[in-house]
Amino acid sequence: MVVKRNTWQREAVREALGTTEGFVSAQTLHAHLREAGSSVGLATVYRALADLATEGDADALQQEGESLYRACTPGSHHHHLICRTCGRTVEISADPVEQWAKDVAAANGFTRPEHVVDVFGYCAECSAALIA
Amino acid sequence: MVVKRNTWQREAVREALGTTEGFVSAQTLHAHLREAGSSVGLATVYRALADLATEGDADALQQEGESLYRACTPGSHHHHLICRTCGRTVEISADPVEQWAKDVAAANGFTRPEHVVDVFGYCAECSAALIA
DNA sequence: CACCATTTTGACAATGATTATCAATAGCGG
DNA sequence: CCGCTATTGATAATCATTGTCAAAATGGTG
Repeated sequence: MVVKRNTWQREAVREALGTTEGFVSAQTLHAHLREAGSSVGLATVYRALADLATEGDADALQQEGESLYRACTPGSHHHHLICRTCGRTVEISADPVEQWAKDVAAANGFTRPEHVVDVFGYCAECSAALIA
Repeated sequence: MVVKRNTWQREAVREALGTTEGFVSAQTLHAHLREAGSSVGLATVYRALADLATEGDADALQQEGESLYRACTPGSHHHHLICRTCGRTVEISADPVEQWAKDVAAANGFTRPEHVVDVFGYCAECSAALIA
């Protein structure tokens, strides 16, 4: 892997991810692409998503044994507030937490701290539906 | 499932988990039990761990496609600082984060917030090893 | 534009963790 | 001690993900 090439497949994945609300699994995204008439292969979707995540153009999180991805503003560091029911996602910044993570890591002698911070809940709409 | 029964298998899993440092996968724990002469089945270890996690006697986290478990003080809410290399784990309390999570959820209309907060890094020992 | 070395793709097989199946076993209340 | 029913465990099944490898596509170059 000396040079990285641009292929329509990778763009298709990037775009499909961009037009999707909330998090999607590779399988689901692949299905959507096929339905839309694209002929991308499943393996390619996996590869593209992994690349996007590596480059910081997508966020990844693990839930119930599968990896879910979502497009995100490139380069920015942020976390998510995710609805357990409908999957709606809100990007949130967590400045107080960033500092806290650094401090607590340092206090225990840990270096190069990275953190996983996600908040799950029920969004306003789904909360209402639960009561009804 | 009307009554829950106590079996030596479940106790064995609970104890094996208690005497283990850091997080373990179900597979690994099962292997340890077998080595120790126990004859528990793999499926049972999975079931026991799932139960422990449900009852709040164990913490679970997902890493690289597998679920890792660790015994934890029942009922207490806390998070972890985990070494990427040796798996050493430090329980940390995150009071500032608790409040922040509640606030940010409420600010977006979300109810019943729960959060995933884990900090990964390299512990003092492994940091030193990296330099050498 | 045509050529070529190299990267990517995609169909399919292989892997590996987790879950389902189901007969046999073992708690627990009486 | 009995019987009912939850639980176990060996194995098969499932399912997401990764590896394989020949064929196609890409980007730079002449």
